[in-house]
Amino acid sequence: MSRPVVPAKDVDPVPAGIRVPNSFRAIKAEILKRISERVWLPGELIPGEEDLAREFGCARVTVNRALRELAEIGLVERKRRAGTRIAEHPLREARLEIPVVRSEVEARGAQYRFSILSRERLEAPEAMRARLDLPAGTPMLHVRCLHFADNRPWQFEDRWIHIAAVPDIADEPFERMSPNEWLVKFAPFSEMEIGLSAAAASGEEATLLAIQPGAPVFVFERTTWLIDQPITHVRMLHPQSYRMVSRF
Amino acid sequence: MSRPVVPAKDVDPVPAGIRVPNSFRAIKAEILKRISERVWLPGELIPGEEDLAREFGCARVTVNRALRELAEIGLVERKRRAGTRIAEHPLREARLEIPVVRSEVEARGAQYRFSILSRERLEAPEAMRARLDLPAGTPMLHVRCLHFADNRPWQFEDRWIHIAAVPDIADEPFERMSPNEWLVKFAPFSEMEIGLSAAAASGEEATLLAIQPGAPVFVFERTTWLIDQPITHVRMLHPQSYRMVSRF
DNA sequence: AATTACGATATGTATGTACATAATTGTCAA
DNA sequence: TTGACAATTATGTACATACATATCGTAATT
Repeated sequence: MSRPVVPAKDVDPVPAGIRVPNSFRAIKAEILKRISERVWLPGELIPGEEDLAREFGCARVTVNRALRELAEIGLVERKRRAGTRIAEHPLREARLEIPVVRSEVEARGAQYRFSILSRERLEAPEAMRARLDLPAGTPMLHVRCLHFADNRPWQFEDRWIHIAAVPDIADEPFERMSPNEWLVKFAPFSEMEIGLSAAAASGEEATLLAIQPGAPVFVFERTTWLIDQPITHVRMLHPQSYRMVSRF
Repeated sequence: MSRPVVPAKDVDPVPAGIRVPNSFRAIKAEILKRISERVWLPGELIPGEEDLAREFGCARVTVNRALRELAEIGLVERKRRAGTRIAEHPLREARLEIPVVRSEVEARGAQYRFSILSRERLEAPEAMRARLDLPAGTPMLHVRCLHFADNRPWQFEDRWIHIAAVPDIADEPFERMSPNEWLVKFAPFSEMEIGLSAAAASGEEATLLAIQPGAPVFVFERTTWLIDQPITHVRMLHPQSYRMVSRF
């Protein structure tokens, strides 16, 4: 009955009182194994922390941590009085790395360069006001910027910045640092919303990206807030060759 | 100096020895606050767990948990002997919800329906073998499926399933449940890789999705594993109107 | 000077214990 | 029958303590 949790070559039970380092990982692995071998089926209630701790010869807190981390990635579901059960629909979310354009380009061994197309101080247009929940007449900075990889257009960035949220940016000419990098460096944010879609390039967009009008583009939009003050909204267009990947 | 961490209305210091429930959340929040208020700048080394524990009047383990969770979302970076520092490029990843087609459609108040276009048992083709790291001749199930929202094409799904990893699927006719739902329900996975891109619809794809050939489509690819056994690879095509959103 | 060994240090994790909290179940009364 | 409330129970979290482990700086060795 007692099934010890020593990492690899568990031959005999762990004597009670001996501390096995990393045992919470071993427990995670063991539970994962039981799920994969269908010892425990989706939807099934598994033994309580107390029982598992006894079975694995460890403290309840250790089992707790293992289960908590499994719950974080969605493999099990836990409820207080009800216990822990294997998730019916395991793993519902992926982590997506938010790239910094320059690093992304350089990571591919390409030469990075950017060019500011326009930079204007304007009152927030209707659509942006609505999206960011700002009052009429709020001063904003509108920047359009083209990023290159080895002198080929990589990304067209169309950005609106809420000046009051990052006053220092008002005087920034973006000569050496792109708005992207500047904001990443100086404007921390706590919340973000991203949108991903495909679209057909407009005439202007096609010209900028050196593709045919109507050709598919990958659209990545992002809005960020600090606490609840909007900072910036950006729409980034990539030619279709672009691909965003996330593994975990 | 001593700055108590009581959740909301902390007026006076927490007497040592009093246990503040959820204090690790409060500590997380306080550290977040210090980052956003630029008390601690990106790249800066922050005080050690021991010191913070003393300052916050709690146990080191509690600070540890707060910092560990902040490290998980990329806001701070930790190294053993070196201590904890504020990340230079804070918040680099977003959580992306992986949708279940049916729920996604129904969540928009639309009628869901799907249709199996083809279902064949084949040996893994070269590209799939390479991608999933399977030996030649591995039996796989190839399923093509069209999902509808209110009878309009919503998603074209092209899926390869590693039969040995989910033997039960061999006899599944997918009459009532789509492959998507079936796998979500019966084939838990622990790892996944996703790819997002834009593409031009091929002739066949255009016909299926009822759009013009060459029109932009949003491509969502996903490969899943359980431990290190590949389960399935799927390529999902959406007409350009599709938009994937994530807020956090 | 380059290499190795070692001690110091900050984080990482395990344990036993105690109490907190949410959710279910049972109980009693209206 | 039903609604309010208390008891129960599994998970959630805190704490003190102890040991584990990675890594940095420094001293000893080559």
